[in-house]
Amino acid sequence: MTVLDVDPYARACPSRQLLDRIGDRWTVLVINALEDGPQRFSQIARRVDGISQKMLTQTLRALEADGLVERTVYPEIPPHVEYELSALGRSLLEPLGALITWAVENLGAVQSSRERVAAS
Amino acid sequence: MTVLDVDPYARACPSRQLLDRIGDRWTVLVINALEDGPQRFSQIARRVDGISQKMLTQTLRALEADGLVERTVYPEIPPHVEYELSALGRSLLEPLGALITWAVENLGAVQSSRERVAAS
DNA sequence: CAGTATCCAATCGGATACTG
DNA sequence: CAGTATCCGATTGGATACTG
Repeated sequence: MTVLDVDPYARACPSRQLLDRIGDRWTVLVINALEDGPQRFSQIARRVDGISQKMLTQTLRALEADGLVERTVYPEIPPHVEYELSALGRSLLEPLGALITWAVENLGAVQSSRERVAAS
Repeated sequence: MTVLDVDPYARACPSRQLLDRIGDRWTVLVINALEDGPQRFSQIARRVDGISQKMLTQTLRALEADGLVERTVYPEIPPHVEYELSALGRSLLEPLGALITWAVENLGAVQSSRERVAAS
């Protein structure tokens, strides 16, 4: 199964297909990097700290396959490729933002809970 | 690194810690199973189709460590253990629900995009 | 610049067997 | 009933080298 295939367990809950993508280590960070507008491959790589070339390519391909990101190639030398959120991708920003807001607001509570558990 | 440890890349974006958890194959399904109130281990196992004993245990331990789920042991024979969402866990239901709603509403668009890609 | 190809160590997770 | 322990095949993802 590649990243473009569909998980067999997704049948149990259709939203799994999207949540799996969102849960990818890099997906949300890449979407975040694209919030400000079109970006080149190397720009995204610089913005998303720690991502490898392989994973950036894989993540972008998956987002493109899902129709969340659009890829534009400018036929120049050296190559010039830009990625930007599609309308569908931008529509994801709102619910995703709500979740991230929740995460930021409740991170302290979760962390202190984790510390209590780690200490015991 | 166990499921209870913190990902080194989380530093780049604190919300990663929560998104990683949400992205777990089973986490959202388990939270979903607990929406209706306290459930026993075996009840959750039956509700979450396809989950193994190992992964259910692991998922519940992680949710408990994060303070999202509370575990109550009734000292009986045979053992009786109930899991329920904490107040923090219930507060997650709203933003998570918004994301799932988006996923359900846009699943068609994503799937047809995937099919276009698969066909080419 | 924007990738692709390959190798490989680490992690994940299902199956199975066992226990208080 | 509600777990724990162990094995092991499958998947993940970083590092490295190479290319139009």
